[in-house]
Amino acid sequence: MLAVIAQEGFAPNPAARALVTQRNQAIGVVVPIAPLTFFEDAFYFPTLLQGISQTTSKRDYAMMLWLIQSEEDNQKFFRRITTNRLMDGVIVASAAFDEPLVDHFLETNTPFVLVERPTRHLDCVSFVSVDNTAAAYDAVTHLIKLGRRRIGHITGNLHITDAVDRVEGYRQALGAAGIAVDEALIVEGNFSHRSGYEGTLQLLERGVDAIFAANDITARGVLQALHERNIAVPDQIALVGFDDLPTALQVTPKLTTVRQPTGERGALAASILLDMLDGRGGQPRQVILPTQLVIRSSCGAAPA
Amino acid sequence: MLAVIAQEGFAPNPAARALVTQRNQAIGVVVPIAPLTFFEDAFYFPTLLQGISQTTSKRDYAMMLWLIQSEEDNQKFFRRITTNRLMDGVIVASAAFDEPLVDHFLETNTPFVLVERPTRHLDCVSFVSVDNTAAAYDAVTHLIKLGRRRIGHITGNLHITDAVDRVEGYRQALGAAGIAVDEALIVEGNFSHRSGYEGTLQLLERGVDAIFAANDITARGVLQALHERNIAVPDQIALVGFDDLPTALQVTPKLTTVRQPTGERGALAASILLDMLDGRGGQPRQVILPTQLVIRSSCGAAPA
DNA sequence: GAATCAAATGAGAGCGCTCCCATATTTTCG
DNA sequence: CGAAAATATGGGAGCGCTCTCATTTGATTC
Repeated sequence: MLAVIAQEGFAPNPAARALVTQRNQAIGVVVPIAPLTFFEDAFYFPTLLQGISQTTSKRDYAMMLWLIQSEEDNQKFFRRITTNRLMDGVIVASAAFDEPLVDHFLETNTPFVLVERPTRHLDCVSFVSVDNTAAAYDAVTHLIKLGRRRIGHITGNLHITDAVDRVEGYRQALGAAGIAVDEALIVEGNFSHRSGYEGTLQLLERGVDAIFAANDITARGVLQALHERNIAVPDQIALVGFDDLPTALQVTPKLTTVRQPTGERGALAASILLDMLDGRGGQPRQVILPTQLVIRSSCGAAPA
Repeated sequence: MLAVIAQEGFAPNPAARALVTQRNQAIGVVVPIAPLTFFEDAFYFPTLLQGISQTTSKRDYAMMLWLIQSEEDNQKFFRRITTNRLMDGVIVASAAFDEPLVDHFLETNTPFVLVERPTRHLDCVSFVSVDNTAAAYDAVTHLIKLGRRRIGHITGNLHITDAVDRVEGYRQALGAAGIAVDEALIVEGNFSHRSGYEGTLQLLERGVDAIFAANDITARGVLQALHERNIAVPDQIALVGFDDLPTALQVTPKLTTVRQPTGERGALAASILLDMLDGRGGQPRQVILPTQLVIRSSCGAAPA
């Protein structure tokens, strides 16, 4: 009998099923779009989405995308998830760490996973991130080993823990090498090309022999500023980026950078969320994925 | 009574409603991910998605994203839309023009809108595109007016009409200026940086004084190849791109390029689809959005 | 004020499923 | 071989809505 059903190609009506099970077999992905990175570092998001999509597709879930561009969008999304229960759970991508959504989710008991390390509610939140601190530490240590001493850092958007953690790794690396941190060499940026360009101009005034950029887009901005001033990379100033975007290979010199597994980050976040939904949840899961320093030319050390 | 309901903040259960109305208030966005542009020219997709999202949010629809990476994904998606009727309609983004999905949608009477000009079924398909031919015509004509005669073209992925139409515009512009088309100056690419780089190497052998690249990513590849060989842009070779990505401003010299309204493209596609769903459809709608040639430095004509 | 019509209200069926319980069938073991 | 257990099958009830039809209420007209 069951065999017959299967052979007839019977497909249950999802609406009817949802009505009785209270489950929609759908998750939401929310992107508070304010971070302009969504557009500029447009590689990160498609890759993340692709990772999430891999998991949801495999496990027969649908993925709803919510790009929050205004407070109104925010309200609407919130209705959908809380009142309507349109989605069984949600993945929050690239949220500032004071993101109010997180509080709402906790209050309303909505299953969710962050793709950022949060700073609050650490005991009850699941997330997957990469080891930004260690990655930044390695990157900066690499520069130090190559003999650089005045290393500048252009940060990412400091409302996002990824960026904050990278600054921390930078500080630790200097500390470990016995180099005093010169606060003037830390320039606040926002993951954009422009902040790389302008940050570089500031750092040049203060004198540096290397720059660690918070991401590759920023690094491209650095590179442009240096090229325009005929400053040789890496001879005069060495450069390290973060992300290993395709673009890292498309500039001269090729960027030394930190590769992070963005696709896996998304895929894993989705896995964790779906496990929660399937009751296999249990404790909140907090995953830190490893990164890898990819050594190319911009740091001054050709790969072995 | 109605007023009371409204004030109580009553929210109907979407599953129950869907069960009886056969409508889900959700549309799908399908991206056959094969075109590697999804990752490399990652600006286009986020922007398109944002446009779609604007419309769906305004009209209280949900947006489901389907990234098709394998034949299996394709099957699954197809079940969801056809058998399950999980979505009321779908937007097909950046499909090759022989995309089999289109036939399926027509057979199963599924409402859909393309974000590409299709080559078949022109009488019964709604789509929104930009005037690629006119845009390419203008771009190339601009180069001709600046005195260039041997203008090379590195094409996009020729399975996508955007790319084919740009070639057509290129040909027409030469024809209109009385310049014979030299087929050797048309190099097939695929919208990637690499194809710009390698295409340039070929064009250099054949001798050109200008290059029209199918998009800005390709143009960046061109630029890198020329820089490496110390060929001055625009003095020796002029360059025009397409898309007006943020990256167009982040290279030296700044790219002259064609700006296309990608966000509107998505927003409009969504509007058309939702109109169809709301019964305001009627005839298929086919919209060609205008583009704009943005003159910067890479073509050799500084803006007025 | 009675008759007519429009609008508001109420009751009930049904959308297609899952879940529970009752009955029927098969299997297992003493 | 018969009793007990395991499994399979069948028959509701109910999820929360919309839609239709019948009824009631209110407004309108002569």
